[in-house]
Formats: sequence, C-alpha cells, structure tokens
Amino acid sequence: MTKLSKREEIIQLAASLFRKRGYSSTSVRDIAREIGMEASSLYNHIRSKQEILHELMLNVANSFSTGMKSVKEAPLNPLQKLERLVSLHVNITINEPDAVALIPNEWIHLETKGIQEFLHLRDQYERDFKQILQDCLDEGFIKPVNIELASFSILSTLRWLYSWYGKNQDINIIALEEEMKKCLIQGLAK
Amino acid sequence: MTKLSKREEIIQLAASLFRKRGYSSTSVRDIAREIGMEASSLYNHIRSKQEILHELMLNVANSFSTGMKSVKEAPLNPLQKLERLVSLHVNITINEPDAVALIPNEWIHLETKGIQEFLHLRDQYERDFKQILQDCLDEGFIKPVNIELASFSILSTLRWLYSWYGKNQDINIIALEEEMKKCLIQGLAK
DNA sequence: ATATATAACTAACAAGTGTTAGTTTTAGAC
DNA sequence: GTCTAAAACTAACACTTGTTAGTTATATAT
Repeated sequence: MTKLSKREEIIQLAASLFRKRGYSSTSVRDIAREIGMEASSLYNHIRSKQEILHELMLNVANSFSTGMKSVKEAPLNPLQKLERLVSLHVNITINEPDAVALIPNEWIHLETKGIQEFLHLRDQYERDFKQILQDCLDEGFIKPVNIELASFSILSTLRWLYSWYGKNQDINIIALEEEMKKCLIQGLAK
Repeated sequence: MTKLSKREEIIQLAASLFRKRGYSSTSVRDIAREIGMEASSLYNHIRSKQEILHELMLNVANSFSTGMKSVKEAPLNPLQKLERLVSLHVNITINEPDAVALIPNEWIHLETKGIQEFLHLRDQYERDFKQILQDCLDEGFIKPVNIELASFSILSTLRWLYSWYGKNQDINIIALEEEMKKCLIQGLAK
C-alpha cells in the first residue's frame, strides 16, 4: 500500500461517502468531519466538491476504456475477449469498489461538461462490448440471441457486481471470475 | 386512463423528478413548480417530502411481493415460475417505470422505518427468487450453476430493465418478455 | 534563526432547504 | 346568496449548503 497524498485521501473518503449516501446528500462538511478537518480547509486540496466527483467518475471510466482498448487489440478470439472483459470488470470492481459503485447513478450529478465526457466514454464502451458479442455470434461461438438484450444483460450484472462483492468480500477472486464467466457466458439452460 | 387525484398527480410527477435528478437533488419547490403551484400548497395534499418517497417505494415493493406470492402459489413447475417472474418484472416495469427506476438506489433516502420495511420486502423477495431457482436446479431444469451468482445476475438484469425500456419504448411487450426469457433462462452457450 | 510555502483555522456570505402559520380564493351544497 | 370545506396563496422560520476571505500555525530549506 503506497501512502496516499492528502488530496487522494480526501477523494477516496469522499467516494465511500458518496457511495453510502449519494453525492447530493453528502455535504462538504460531512467529508471534512470524517477526515478530521474543517470544511474550508478541504479547499487547500480540492477546487470544488464537483471536482471530486468529476475526478472519481472519469478516472474509473477511463480505467474501463483503456481496459477495453487492450482487450480489443489482444490476439484472441471473440469468446476469449468476452472472458477478458469479465476479468476486467471483476478486477476494477475489487480494486476500486467505491468508485465503481458510483457509475450507475451518480453521473447525473456531474456538470454539463463532465456528463458529456462520461457518457461519451460509456457509449463507446458499450458499442465495443456489443461488437465483441456480435463477433462471437458471427463466428459461431454462441447461440443465436438478441445482441442488444444479451449485452444489456451481461453489462447489468457486471455493473452491479460491486454490490454482490460488498456482501461476499471473502470470496476468492479467481474463483469469482470463473463463476462469473460460467454464469454469464455459458448460460443456464440444459 | 382514470383521472388522477391531485395527490396522485403530485406523487407521479415527483417520481419522474426523483428518477431524473434523485430524491435529494429534487426540492419541494421543484415539484411545486412543475405541477403549477407554490411549494407550501403541496402540504394540503401530502404530509412531507419523505412521505412521497415512502409511498412510491413501498407501493412498488409491494407490487413485487404480491406478484411473487401469486407465482409461488401457482400450480406450475419451477421453470415456469421463473418465466412468470420475468413477466412480472416486465409488466411492473412497463406500468410504473419511474417508480421502478427508484428501486436500486433511492431507498437509502428513506427514513429508518421506511428502510426497514423496504429492505425486509426486498430480502424476502430475493430469498423466494433464489428458492425457485434452487428448485429448478434440484428438479433438473437447469445446468448445475452457482445459485447465488445466477440469481444475482438475473435480478441485476431485471432491475435495470427500466433503463433499457427507456431507450426502446416502441418494442412489443410480449416480444420483450420472450426475448428476456430466452436471454436470461436459456443462456448463451452453444 | 529566518524565510517561505503549505495547510490548517475562524468567520462569514448568499442562496437554497423543508416546513409552518395565517390568510385569501375557489367551488359545491343548501 | 350564504355557508362550508378544500386548496390555493404570502410570508416567514430555522437550518444547511458550497464557497471565499483573511489569518494563524506548521514544517522545510537555507
């Protein structure tokens, strides 16, 4: 564990509060109290409350985007790429569970520019995801299925993984990855 | 369409605002402005802002619970019950998309008693869901799979259905149900 | 020891929050 | 027309919000 700068400490702590109560219900004074200083002192380290959210959301969005990029470029067949994407989600979720927990909802509280940047990354990610699933279908790796719905379903599960991980933190990561791949990719039907 | 009482009108409109901006970021004055009256006038119809959220969340939670009850009691095999649950989610989502959209996150803004009631209903629902999935497995309707993870996955998808429905409102409901069943229950693997 | 930069503090601001009290308007019953 | 109840209004409350200004304390480099 590398020691965090005060700024990083504030941002990490804010992430856990944003996760628990939401961005709007977390006041600058709440963050300050938890970190052990006055609210105004925070402003020696950050520019605004909004900046904290912006940094959290775009950092984690960029983690996913660069992860996707390296998966796309890897010399793998589409099914293997799909498995790599499951690994990607599991790993990012375990490394930054609080920031990941903000993804589904808290982006609405970004200001105009932040929203645009964030949604652009998210849309691009979903397009890439669907394309890989489509490749799986075209190359006969999976059953014929509605690609829109299937990618929506897989991404829904992966997005909510953080809440499941919250309750089962003792699980082996490798095992979790394998179970997820089995569950999401191999499907249920006999 | 039956005409709504003013109270119901307020609550429905609040639901759409809560969905768009979140409970905390929606002020009583926002609701009043949209409905065309002064903030204080709302209090002729509602007891508090919190009461609106409470009513929305517990009504929709009860819709799911009573739906689950009737599925459990129906003379069907577990796989058929699972399919009925998919229908249940699709139908409630289409009938009250705004209230459904609040389920994943906004319950944290309920006050103590509301949280307890809500989480109790949710936990019971998830237990019942898992049991039906377990029955499917025990009676050989589905492949051997981690029940915890599988039910988590299916429920994640069903919970997020509202966001997918938001983008594809033109879709045929029966077709949507069938696609969901195919996607979630029959799985992907060849 | 002194100078300097960093990071804490106190105090205050303007704006917005949910809610209440008291009053006036509206609409329907007799 | 008059009485009554429902539902709107204005005005204000106590409190919280994010943020800034100005000041003091702390630590480091010379």
